[in-house]
Amino acid sequence: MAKAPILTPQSEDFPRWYQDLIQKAELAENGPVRGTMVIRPYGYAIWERMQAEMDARIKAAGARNAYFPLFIPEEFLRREAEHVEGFSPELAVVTHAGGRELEEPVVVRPTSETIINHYFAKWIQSHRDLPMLINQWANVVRWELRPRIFLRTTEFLWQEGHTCHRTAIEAHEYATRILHDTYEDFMVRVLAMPVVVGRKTAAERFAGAINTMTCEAQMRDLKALQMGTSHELGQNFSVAFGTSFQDTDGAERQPWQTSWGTSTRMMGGVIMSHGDDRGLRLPPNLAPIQVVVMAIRDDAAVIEEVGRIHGELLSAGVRAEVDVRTDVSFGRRAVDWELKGVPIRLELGPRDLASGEVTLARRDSGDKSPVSLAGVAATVVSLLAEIQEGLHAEALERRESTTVDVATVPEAVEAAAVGWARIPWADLGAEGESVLAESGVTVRCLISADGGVPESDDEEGAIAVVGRAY
RNA sequence: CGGGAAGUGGCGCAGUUUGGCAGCGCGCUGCGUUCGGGACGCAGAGGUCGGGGGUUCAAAUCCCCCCUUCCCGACCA
Repeated sequence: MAKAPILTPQSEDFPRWYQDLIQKAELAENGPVRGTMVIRPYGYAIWERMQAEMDARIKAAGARNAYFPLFIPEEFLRREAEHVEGFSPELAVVTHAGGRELEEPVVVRPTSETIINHYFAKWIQSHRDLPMLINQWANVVRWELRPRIFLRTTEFLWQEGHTCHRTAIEAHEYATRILHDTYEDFMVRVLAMPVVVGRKTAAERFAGAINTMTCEAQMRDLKALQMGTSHELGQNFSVAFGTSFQDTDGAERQPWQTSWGTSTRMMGGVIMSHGDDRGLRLPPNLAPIQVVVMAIRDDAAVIEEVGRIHGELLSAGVRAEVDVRTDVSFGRRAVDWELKGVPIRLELGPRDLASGEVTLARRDSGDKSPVSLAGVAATVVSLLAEIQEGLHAEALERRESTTVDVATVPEAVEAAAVGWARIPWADLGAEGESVLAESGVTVRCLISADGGVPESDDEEGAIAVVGRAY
């Protein structure tokens, strides 16, 4: 008799599947205040892996971590006209504190451009102070009308980079470097998520930026998810906050700035890119637990060998755990590890021990086969690399096979109902963009004819990638 | 913020139409038997029925207000 499915099948109700998975894999749950979330230990372990990998790349790009306050004077937000206009609707404002009404309300940061510029203005005097490359890991608050756990929560965790450069070109190059070397590299190599890297249209641009670039990923329901953005801020904030430096020629100039961010939204991206009806499927480079070694029976020799394999894996640099909870049925434990997306499970019982083998179960394909106990660590290490590559290839294949080239707006709408579409920007334009919007379709980004990132809003030959999005 | 649906032990739900002892499955605790794909038996614990107010002899059930969640739209990492 078939048991009830563990999760609502994706084909039946994708949003429900997403909710079920997050709950059953013990990733997170909703907080008591609408739009807030509790990230549970296993979910947080995944986030910590993201942080570790991202942080290393951010530092490799020369930025250093710092921390700026949660509370920002309301007046700071107002200094940059577009910025305040863009963020006003989602600001949380503190009007009472210390038992009385505040004379000057403070806002809970929705992003930190303003407060960081307040300090950039103090810290930067000379071209010798540039570039100034700052990153911070923090929580931010944007009051959301329609929250969705990980994807759109009122409070979320992220990293936000803020930099100042002597010239526009340097700022442009740095924003582009972060986009590719930090973000795209992380998403592809760690998250196993192929991303379309491009330029946002003016309509989708960050409030206060002169250029917003993005990494867009496709989910299993074929909707798009913006995974990270890198902005060129021009001199908008440095002018508004009086951040200036004396240049080599003695002239006083405003630095050219960038800002860039990735958030806990990426958790949702990983879930919806790779997860299947049995649960999460974590790419090995991300997985906090890459291999779990299970003892099938409460047998001294089995338990001992499980411990030995565990030690061998740890020595080989594999993030491994043991599961010797033999008081819990085997099936229950197997289902749990599958829900949690652990890439490889090694199941060891008396039969394996007798034959000098261990049963290896792959989470990606579901395949199970015996492998020799001798050299099991080497087998696992190479298989982890194979799984990592396989998940990426699968996601790329899905995206390629569901993206079509079209020439007209109606065709784009039709194609975006089931997947993504590419349409020459010259055939779409801002007018076509609004028409798409009526059908819930948006321009995810513009890409150059050669697949690169366009250098301007109206670059010759630019192509718009359109689809439905989260 | 507009439209729709729903809040009942940890999770999923019945009970609400027609007011009258708060139930079921899973999970949880204990003991035993099990253990190679969600184990089984026996014995237990656990709920001011989302919150507040009202009607009534009596409210999970009827009325009013509020909160939360999910789905669909307008805004966003």
